[in-house]
Amino acid sequence: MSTRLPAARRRRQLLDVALRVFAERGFHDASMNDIAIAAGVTKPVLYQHFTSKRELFAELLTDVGRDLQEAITKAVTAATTPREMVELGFTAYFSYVDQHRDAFQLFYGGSMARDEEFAEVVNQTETAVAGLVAGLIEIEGLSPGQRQVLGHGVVGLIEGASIHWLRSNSDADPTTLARQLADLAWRGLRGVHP
Amino acid sequence: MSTRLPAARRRRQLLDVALRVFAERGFHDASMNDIAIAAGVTKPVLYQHFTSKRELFAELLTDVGRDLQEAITKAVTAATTPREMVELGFTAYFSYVDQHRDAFQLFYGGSMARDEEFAEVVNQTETAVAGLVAGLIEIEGLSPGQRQVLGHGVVGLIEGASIHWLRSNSDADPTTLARQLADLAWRGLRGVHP
DNA sequence: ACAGGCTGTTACCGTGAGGTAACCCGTATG
DNA sequence: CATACGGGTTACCTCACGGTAACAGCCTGT
Repeated sequence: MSTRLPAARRRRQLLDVALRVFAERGFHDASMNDIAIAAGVTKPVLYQHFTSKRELFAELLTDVGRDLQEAITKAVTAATTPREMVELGFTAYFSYVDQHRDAFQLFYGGSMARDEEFAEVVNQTETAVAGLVAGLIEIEGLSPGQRQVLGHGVVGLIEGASIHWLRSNSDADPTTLARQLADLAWRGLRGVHP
Repeated sequence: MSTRLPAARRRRQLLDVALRVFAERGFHDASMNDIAIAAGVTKPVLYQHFTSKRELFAELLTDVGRDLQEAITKAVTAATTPREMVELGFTAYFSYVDQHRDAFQLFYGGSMARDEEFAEVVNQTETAVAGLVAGLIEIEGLSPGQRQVLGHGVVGLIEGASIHWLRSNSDADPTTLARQLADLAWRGLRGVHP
């Protein structure tokens, strides 16, 4: 049943499978055994590649955070105006969610809200994106702290919409939704007054 | 050490303590023993009042959901214009978060994202609030599904801002933040076009 | 005064999960 | 042909946690 694999390939496969299983069941409810079995292998093989469950999860989490952040920043640098930044950023985010659902579920899927180490990774990514947004607010008279809170709000805006969009299995066009959310955020950000 | 209490009072105390402990450690990382000890009592006492850990958590969750939803709907009914609805709704939400931090942490502290029963409770509340917001969108040419996604987005907006506000221990004035977020949402919602 | 019913406690069980030691076997190499 | 190495398995340990008997003291009603 289990084809023997060279270490490098096995490691990659385990990461892929672990992402899927963690996304499906969450950190606590997915056991190392589950992951091993899902990969057509036994538990000790997992421990030949990862020293602990937490380490495995942390590696997946940081990978996802890096990819997501990179996708957004890459998209945003192609913009020439602030308005376009919002549009492209939102589209990139939504597109990432659409194409890497497991990764997104891992990221938002709780379990790490009360875990310092994991929360830190997610928070770092969210803060980076929120910082991008905060930089777009052209209103004067706002403190940096206020800008940052608003930035996190906008990040929450996409997250909330994404989560609902995935959960309700909506057949709505992702790019249209991204554009509408970008509209909302852009107009909204210009409407704030101190 | 432990003062004997009549059943009703003990039950209330256990609920209060459990809320605090669950909010601090999350569902999985808080054990029934932890809760019992925190209440100055031993484990079987907990089981005299609640048949299982899940049942205890579920009761807390539904209570919080009901209270939060009630606070918002109550505040909103006092409004005379849509614009005022947004303002009052946001203020009520933020005020609830400010005054019931443990409850809010319980609600958004993850742990139940991958648990059908718990997720259902949270989702029900969020959907109700999202529905209120969706009803405020005056733009023509949007499908109900699109309105609902945007509504969930706005709910995410407050959630994201609230979470960051709590985490960063910001000394920013909650009512000012609520007003700014309401500005953002209101102007944003009028800026969406199909 | 004493019986019954609450409110508690001590001590335990079963289970499942993270993690590990010891062994197995196909294959490439001399 | 022997041997060493790398990939995999079986079987186990430990421990924490949910949950449960069985028992113990106080307080009340008659």
